[in-house]
Amino acid sequence: MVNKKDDNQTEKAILEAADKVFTQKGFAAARMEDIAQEAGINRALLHYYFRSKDKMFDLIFQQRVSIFFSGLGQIMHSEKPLIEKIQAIVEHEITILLAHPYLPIFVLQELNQNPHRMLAIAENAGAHPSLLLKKFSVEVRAEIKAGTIRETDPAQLFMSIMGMAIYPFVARPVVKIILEKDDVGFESVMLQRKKEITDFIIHALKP
Amino acid sequence: MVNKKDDNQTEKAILEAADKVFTQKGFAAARMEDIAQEAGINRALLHYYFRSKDKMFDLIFQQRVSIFFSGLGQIMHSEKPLIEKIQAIVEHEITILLAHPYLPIFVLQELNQNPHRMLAIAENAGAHPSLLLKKFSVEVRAEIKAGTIRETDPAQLFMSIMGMAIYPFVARPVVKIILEKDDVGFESVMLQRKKEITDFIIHALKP
DNA sequence: TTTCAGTTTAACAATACAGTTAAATCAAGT
DNA sequence: ACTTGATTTAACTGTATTGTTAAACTGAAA
Repeated sequence: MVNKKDDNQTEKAILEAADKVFTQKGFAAARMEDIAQEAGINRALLHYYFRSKDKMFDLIFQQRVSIFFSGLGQIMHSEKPLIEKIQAIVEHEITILLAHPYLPIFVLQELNQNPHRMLAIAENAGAHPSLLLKKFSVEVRAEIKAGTIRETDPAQLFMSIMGMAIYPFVARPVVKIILEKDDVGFESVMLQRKKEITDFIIHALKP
Repeated sequence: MVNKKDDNQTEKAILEAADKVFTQKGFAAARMEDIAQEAGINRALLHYYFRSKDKMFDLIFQQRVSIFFSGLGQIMHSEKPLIEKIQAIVEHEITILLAHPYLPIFVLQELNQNPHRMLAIAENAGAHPSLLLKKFSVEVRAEIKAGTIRETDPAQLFMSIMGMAIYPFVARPVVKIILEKDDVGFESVMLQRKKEITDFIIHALKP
């Protein structure tokens, strides 16, 4: 019932190829031919598996977004103390982005072009994204009241955490040039960065 | 010698339109027709002024990149004390990005697709970008030796500064949803953010 | 009035691309 | 051997888009 490759091997190859091409080029610049070549097959078979470019893109995009935000919700809603939670967020984000370096620029670029997609996905995910920040804010304010951290706006703090962790990947080519690193060097800098960011935040929050 | 509009009025209108369309959609998704409509003219006149889409894009892109990095070099090479310099960088970046909110995602997305462009532009700009970091590093290490700031890796610090300032604009649609703000609200949050980031960094660097 | 650059209109050519299809091939299971 | 589904080949349709062109129009300047 199956040919050369076992069962859904081809489908998987296509999805991987589509992911790679869409992620690197974005929807508009991606060509079905590119995806086919990357998957080692031809255009006809692409349409045999996935009807249209749009359908393929929607699939990939949803997957990518969920990877991008995966785990984050879980960590944010966990019952860890604030500092540990921040540390977990930073480590989680950097780990994910080391495995998917082109993920954030892709997702953010496409979201910028179709902001409505964000809402659709958010609803799909169940909880409204602003709830993430709500719980975080309560915890930050509690620590401030308890005197364990300095007076800070929780939203601003949240943006700082995300910015420090994610931005280097978004600006990857610039960073590589300024730091004079190749891909390997970049990765090792990002590994160090996990601890660096956490330390930075801990000191910044000291009363 | 001139028609309805004075001299280079049209050229200016075209450049502004091209900037808007390219910046919002990226090169691949941008249509010459879009640009023409945005400029209030027709496609033919577009080619009358600028031969091709590529030529127009190159112009716009160079302009945008130079805006993105403009002033930064000047500040970095100034003789301000370190903390003031950091403060100046943050204020400068956020001020620029408030005026050009879609700038970073555009530049970074196109750079990710054509990293070689970065080098071309860098050379064009005269100085190698890594020199920016070199001077900064020396200054940071001097302050560390003098005991005025905590032991920190200069490159990591630099990425943190840039990330905190720039990332919210890159992730603008996400930020707006999580913070439940409209465009006006977003801008006011970013205005506050100037001081927030500087304070954050100052505290993080305290020995 | 004539001239001339800027501008519009309305085609056109050339290409690129998405999507479809029919027929042939191939590899495995029956 | 026959069947069946996966895959390729190769063509095709239709449309979007870039780029070009010729002709007409316009309004200011000479």
